[in-house]
Amino acid sequence: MAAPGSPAPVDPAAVAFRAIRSGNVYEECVERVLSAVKLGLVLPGDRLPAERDLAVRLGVSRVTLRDALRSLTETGWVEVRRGRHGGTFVRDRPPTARTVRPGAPLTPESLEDTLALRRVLELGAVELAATTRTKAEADRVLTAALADCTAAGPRRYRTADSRLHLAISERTGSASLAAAVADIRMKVSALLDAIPLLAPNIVHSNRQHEEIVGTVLQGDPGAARAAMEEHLSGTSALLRGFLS
Amino acid sequence: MAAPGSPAPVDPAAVAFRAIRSGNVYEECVERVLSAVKLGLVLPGDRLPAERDLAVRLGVSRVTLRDALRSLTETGWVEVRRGRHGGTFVRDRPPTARTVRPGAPLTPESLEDTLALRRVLELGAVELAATTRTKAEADRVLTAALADCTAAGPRRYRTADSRLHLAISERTGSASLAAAVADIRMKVSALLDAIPLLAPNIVHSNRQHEEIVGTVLQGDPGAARAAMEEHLSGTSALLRGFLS
DNA sequence: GCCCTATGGTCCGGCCTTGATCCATTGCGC
DNA sequence: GCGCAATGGATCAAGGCCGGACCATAGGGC
Repeated sequence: MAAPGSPAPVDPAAVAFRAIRSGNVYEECVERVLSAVKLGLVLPGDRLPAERDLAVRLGVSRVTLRDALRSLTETGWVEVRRGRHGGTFVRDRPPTARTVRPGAPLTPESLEDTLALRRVLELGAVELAATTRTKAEADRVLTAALADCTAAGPRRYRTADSRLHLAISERTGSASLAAAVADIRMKVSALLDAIPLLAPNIVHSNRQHEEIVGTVLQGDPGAARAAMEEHLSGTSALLRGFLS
Repeated sequence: MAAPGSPAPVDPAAVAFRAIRSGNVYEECVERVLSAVKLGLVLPGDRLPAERDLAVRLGVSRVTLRDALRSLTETGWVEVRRGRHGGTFVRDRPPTARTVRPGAPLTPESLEDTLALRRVLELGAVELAATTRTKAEADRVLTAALADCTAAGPRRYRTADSRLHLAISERTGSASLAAAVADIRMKVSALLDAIPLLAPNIVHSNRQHEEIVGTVLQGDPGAARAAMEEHLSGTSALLRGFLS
């Protein structure tokens, strides 16, 4: 610690010399597939890509991927069927027992850190999404995601919500941006798992979703941004309250 | 390729099933240290952290880090001194010979992808930086970076420029955001290396830097964002022109 | 001048990850 | 029913990477 008089021995290179890898390749595989399920990118009953295919996509050996899938099978997230039309399938009833991964201890700083990045990415994404002219196809995807989110009950809500937000970020056409949004949502999603989901919040959230999607489809970046800002501030306040 | 009638078999999980690792740990180490030099986070003559320390920070074994440092020594970026006050030092005259790393082929899509993410991150960062109340210390760092950038000649310009932008992103107080900005600037920096740096551009760029820093210090997020937007559009246009 | 310390230099045993190959299972089309 | 094809299941040798221990070098303090 530096003396109070000369406080910040700020290392400008700290940002470059941060950790390269988060952990094992194996753990990262588990994380990715689990995220795909939790964020609603693959739905219950869906089949994951074949092991050989998925291993290539993740840039990982099949052995390692299989280790990860075995772990997910044992914890009840997926099930495996052999034979011609076999594969790895997302189970209909995900395990309720919280598989507590200790992870990093949650400090107020790290919470604010995460929320700040989320705000920047999602506001930027929704603004860009409202600016970008896309094929009607993309609009249909967005509308469908909104409808699904509105129809979803409490059990499916978080999943449908994530899926809608990711649909927005993918409408920007920037794969890196979409990937960044997915990453930060995985993190936020893990935090949200710790706090209850109340019916009034869902209603409120759905109104905001409609506003967001509406402004995006109309191509009004400013309004879309404002609507998203309000939407995000809700969960931010929620998280600050519950995790303080 | 899908038929034109039913075009986008959009895989919603594509974003989750993307590659986990970019390459070797060794290559990543080279990349990181090289970036720290190229982005001006460590200056010529500076000493890098001791191998044992740096290895821990990067989350990498010392053997692997040493491989990376040896590679950088051989290519002339750093030099190593033994003994009590030894260490790895950034060389004063970086190698001029372009060490061409083939990397991914640059398509217009990947360029737009990168520029879109940069825009979102840097606009978000500058806005947040202008919103955040910080210690006077942070303001001094920012002012110093601006002054250094203004004083820098063509040889040092890109480095000083990056350093200023990173100083802004660090003023947000969000480490993840700063890291994301650093990452995207590494990518953009690699692209900028391919195109010439003209004196008029520097003058123009410096005026914009003054405007940006001024608005940040005044705490005017909207103006800061607008100034940054204009600043970024300049290099974006430059890159689109030269790499088309 | 001697020793202590902070640094780079070297080596080894062991785990993780890979790439490849072959086996086992199941359903579809003939 | 038979064989083919698409899938999961299993195993092995090779290389990457790690953690730790020890050696070599140079400067500072006594």
